[in-house]
Amino acid sequence: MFQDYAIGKYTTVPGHRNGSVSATAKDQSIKLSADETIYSEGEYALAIYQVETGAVRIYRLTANGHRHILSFCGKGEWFGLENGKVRTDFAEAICETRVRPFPTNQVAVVPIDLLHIALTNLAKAQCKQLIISEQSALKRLAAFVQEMADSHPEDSEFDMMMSRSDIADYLGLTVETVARSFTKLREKRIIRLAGKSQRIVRLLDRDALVALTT
Amino acid sequence: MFQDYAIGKYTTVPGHRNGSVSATAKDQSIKLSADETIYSEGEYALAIYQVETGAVRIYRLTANGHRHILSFCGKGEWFGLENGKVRTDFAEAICETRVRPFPTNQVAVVPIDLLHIALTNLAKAQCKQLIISEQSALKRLAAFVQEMADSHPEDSEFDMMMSRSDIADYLGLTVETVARSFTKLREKRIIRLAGKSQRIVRLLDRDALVALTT
DNA sequence: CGGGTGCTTGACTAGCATCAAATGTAGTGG
DNA sequence: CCACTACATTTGATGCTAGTCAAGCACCCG
Repeated sequence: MFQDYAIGKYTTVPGHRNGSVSATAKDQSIKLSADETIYSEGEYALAIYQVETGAVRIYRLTANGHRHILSFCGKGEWFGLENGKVRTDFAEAICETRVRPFPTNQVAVVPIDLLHIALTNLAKAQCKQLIISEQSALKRLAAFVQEMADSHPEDSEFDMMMSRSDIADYLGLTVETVARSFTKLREKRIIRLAGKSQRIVRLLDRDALVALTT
Repeated sequence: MFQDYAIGKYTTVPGHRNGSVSATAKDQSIKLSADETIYSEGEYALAIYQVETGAVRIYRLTANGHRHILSFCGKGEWFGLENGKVRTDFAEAICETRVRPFPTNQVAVVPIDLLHIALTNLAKAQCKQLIISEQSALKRLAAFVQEMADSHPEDSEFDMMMSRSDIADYLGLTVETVARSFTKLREKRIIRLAGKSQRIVRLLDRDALVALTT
């Protein structure tokens, strides 16, 4: 909503934060193997990250020890932007992943639009609220599969990467319920599963899938 | 995380959005009665708002016609910041409310920290995810009551303003379950309810309340 | 007084969590 | 090549919780 306003009508407000961060030439991308942690709760937030390849899970641990996955970040998505100095969540690579860090305390070379990143993440979080407040487990999983499919628009078949337990902690369900809902989707001929851990999805009937989510 | 960096180390990036919006002297606060709508889905987003008195509900309607309340905004909180030109949600006054609009297309007089607003709303949305992914209805309601109590730190008794059905649509429960959970909290001597619609809460045992949420 | 609204309570049922076991796949060592 | 382990997924059986439908209550207002 502010993109068009701000670009071109830029006015300097002395002493006021400009809302951008810098990318210096020496920034390198970081290579991570599966389940490697990028940052943890309580650490100082010194950088934000963009996913180059692979996928990342952002999660929190509740007081009773349960893990809640706030979001999955795929290629091109940004994470690690917080409104305090200290991390409130964890970030881990789901599979072999490359992320690019952007330190937050350097002089600008390439300006980064922090507001846009924040608003995109806000929209993602709001969308996820609608998904996890769906009443039935099948609807939630259908919405999740649709979300995954949308992030692979070119492929009729894609690898979800994440385990059943990741999906369960993302949707607020148990592993067993997720597995049962996957077999329901298989039985309804909406998807076909492949791969050693059944994480490769081929979408057979997109219309039936979206019909489920309504 | 960027507050300290940006303020004082401000560097101008020509042609780049500065992430601030203006407050002009002629902006007036708007007075609304209960259930009056402030904006609707599909409208052009021309302003952001700050609550002066009262409370506001932000919600979306799903394809199957269900209302999901994304957030409640109390005194001092900001809403209406979107990342597109068009509203994706509805905003309504819950009770008698005064909000102050800040048009997004004017020259700056008082700078507004949009990034901070966006990150605060993001943190709120993430916190709510943890609440509504709590397994039991009693835990969700306990977390909600705690949230409401935290927003009235000085008062031992406060008016929630919103109806049971508002709370239900916020927590992803039904009205009946919300009512039943309230009576459980009453029976456990954790809260006392008053007022014609039982919307005034006196917190009797805060420790027991937080014990429920863990 | 009658109707409307919002909250509460009751009876019943569907669906998810839980505990438990089976299946399938990959890797290791005999 | 086959037995054995390790791991993730799937399936099965059971109980409990929250949704559903229905009724009752309290309050307000015409």
